[in-house]
Amino acid sequence: MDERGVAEDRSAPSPANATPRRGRRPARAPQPDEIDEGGEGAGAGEIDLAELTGVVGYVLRRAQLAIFEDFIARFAALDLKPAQYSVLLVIGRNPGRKQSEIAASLGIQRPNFVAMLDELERRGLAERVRSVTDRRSHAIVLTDDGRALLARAAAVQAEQEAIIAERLGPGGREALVEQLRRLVTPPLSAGNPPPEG
Amino acid sequence: MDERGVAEDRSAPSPANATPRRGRRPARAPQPDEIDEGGEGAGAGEIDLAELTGVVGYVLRRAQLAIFEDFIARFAALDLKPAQYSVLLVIGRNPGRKQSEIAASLGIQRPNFVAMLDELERRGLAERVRSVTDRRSHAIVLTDDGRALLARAAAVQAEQEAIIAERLGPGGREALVEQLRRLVTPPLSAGNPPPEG
DNA sequence: TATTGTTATACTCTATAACTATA
DNA sequence: TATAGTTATAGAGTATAACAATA
Repeated sequence: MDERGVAEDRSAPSPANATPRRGRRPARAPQPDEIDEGGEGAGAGEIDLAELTGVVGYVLRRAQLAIFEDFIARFAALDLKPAQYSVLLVIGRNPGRKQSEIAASLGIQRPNFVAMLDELERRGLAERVRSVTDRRSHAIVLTDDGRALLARAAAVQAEQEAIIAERLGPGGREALVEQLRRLVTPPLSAGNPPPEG
Repeated sequence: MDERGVAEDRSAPSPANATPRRGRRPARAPQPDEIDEGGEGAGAGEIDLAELTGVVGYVLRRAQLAIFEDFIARFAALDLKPAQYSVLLVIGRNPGRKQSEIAASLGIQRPNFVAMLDELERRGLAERVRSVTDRRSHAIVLTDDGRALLARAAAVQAEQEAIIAERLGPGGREALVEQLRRLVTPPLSAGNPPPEG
């Protein structure tokens, strides 16, 4: 239960407010042969993450992992993972929609959504209902148990949101969400040619 | 080249500024038997993600995926993935440090770091140097090629950072990094008992 | 011919146990 | 006994191709 991705820092004190000391950079590398690290050159104290702590992508990834870790811990009692929660929520808000629509709205590949739904169905939280008008498709709905669990989950989720809001200060949470949305829409890559060509 | 995780929205217009209409919620679910979605009840237009678009964890995950996607595209020419870039950067800033120290600082498991280093070494970007003082350990250094590639990579990375800064407005990028740091340190889970527990 | 759900499959990332060689 | 690097392996998460049933 611990996802990484870019690079994770678990134990390091993380010099967030410490001035990044970029002083001692060895313009030339030590001889790639053998090194006596007993001296003083490199074997000293903490590893310096330097610029990394100011890189949006890096900090973003770390924050996402931290939030998910907390989420998973909070939802352990409900036996729900983040993706499962999002699926329950979307089904709950859009009952009767096609299996493929639910999957697509969450960016889940259709093949991968099959096992997810199987699991939710096995636990009696959701159901596939064969459509009358198009017998290829499945209309997805929550069961009563599914709605009940979703309600409990939403309450737990609200707790996390409250903790986050507290951590970020007045208006901080909303501002963060807004800024993050700006990074998502419109896509960064498209229609954003680099400054000089 | 496309990572997901929670749930991803690729095509949906994403009602970021649209008021989440939470009106028509069917307190009771449709009969779990068969559904005629041809009527009007559920088979209508776009899927409603509703609360999800305001959940920090969800938006955070989506933003992280968006940034990484952009990163990977930008770094395609250099054949560097985010994790590889972070490793090169940390080695560059901390030449001669032990393999396990580099890995730990980035939260990479020691066993998983072996293959990463193998690859960087195979490409002539980094080298393992057997330490004289402790013949168990490897001191990791960048090669000249490694330093050269890192320099190019840092320039590319700076471009992404500039694009992000532009997207987020004056001071927005720095504020975002600061807020994200607050979510990471101290850990959300520890020492944060729920409001009423 | 196109779409829906499905199966099979593969690749990446992450995690743990256990080995080896040193200390 | 403990540590550094390694091997092997297992589990998620995600991606694509192809099939059967239906449109």
